[in-house]
Amino acid sequence: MDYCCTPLLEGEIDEATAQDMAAAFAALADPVRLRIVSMLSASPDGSACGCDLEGPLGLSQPTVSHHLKVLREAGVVEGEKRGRWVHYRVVPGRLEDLRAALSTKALLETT
Amino acid sequence: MDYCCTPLLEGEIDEATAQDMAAAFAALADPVRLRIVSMLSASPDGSACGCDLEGPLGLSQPTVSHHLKVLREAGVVEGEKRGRWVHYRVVPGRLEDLRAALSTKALLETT
DNA sequence: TCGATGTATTGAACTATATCAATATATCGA
DNA sequence: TCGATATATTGATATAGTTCAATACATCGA
Repeated sequence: MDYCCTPLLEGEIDEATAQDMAAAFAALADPVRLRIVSMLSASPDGSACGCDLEGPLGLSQPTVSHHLKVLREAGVVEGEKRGRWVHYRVVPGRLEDLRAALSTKALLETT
Repeated sequence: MDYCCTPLLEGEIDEATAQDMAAAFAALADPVRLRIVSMLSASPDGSACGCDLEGPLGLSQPTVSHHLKVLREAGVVEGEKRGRWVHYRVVPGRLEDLRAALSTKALLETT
């Protein structure tokens, strides 16, 4: 075997960590879900119920519910049931954590 | 109609922006690609050729080539051809840009 | 209690993605 | 030139994700 450069294989993330990070980014890797997050963030009180999202997104109620579930399971949003409605909001600090994941030593030490 | 809270719809990102951001995150939403990025970052000179990745990743050459293409098209890595090899490295500043996207006014102003 | 409304789930159709075998292209060394 | 090696592409297959219609569940108001 004939290598083009020095072997690397030191300091990179393991498979399990890669799985975790990928799952988190996958939740944000959809334009509808990004819009939901931004709509929640941009609302006056930082929250909204599903019924407020369907119209602006132009999607059916089950589809919006599906995306909210994906965001919930990824820990990006959380829902609080109040009577008939579920008030969704972005989990405080969660996006900051994802940002931090992009600046771990393993991922950013490029020089 | 009977709304559960004040209408939001001000300040959220538009469809086009959502598409762009989603594409960037989609490139990172895969454990194999995250490992590739970390391996490139962790290597002594910040670069590696495809042949150095196949073994550690345990994937075939075409599969690795496919993932490198996805990362290239997303602007996350870039390749420089040197003879038989293509030296890949993380595009400087690209991950920082993605981090910044997670802290835009529209996405983080939750209060 | 009963109808209306908000939310969640199920099932199906469609699309996108990941993976590999086979093949093609390019470059180096003998 | 010819064989070996690194990379890219094509085609096929399997899996995962998006979307909606239909349905179920929960809660409020009359």
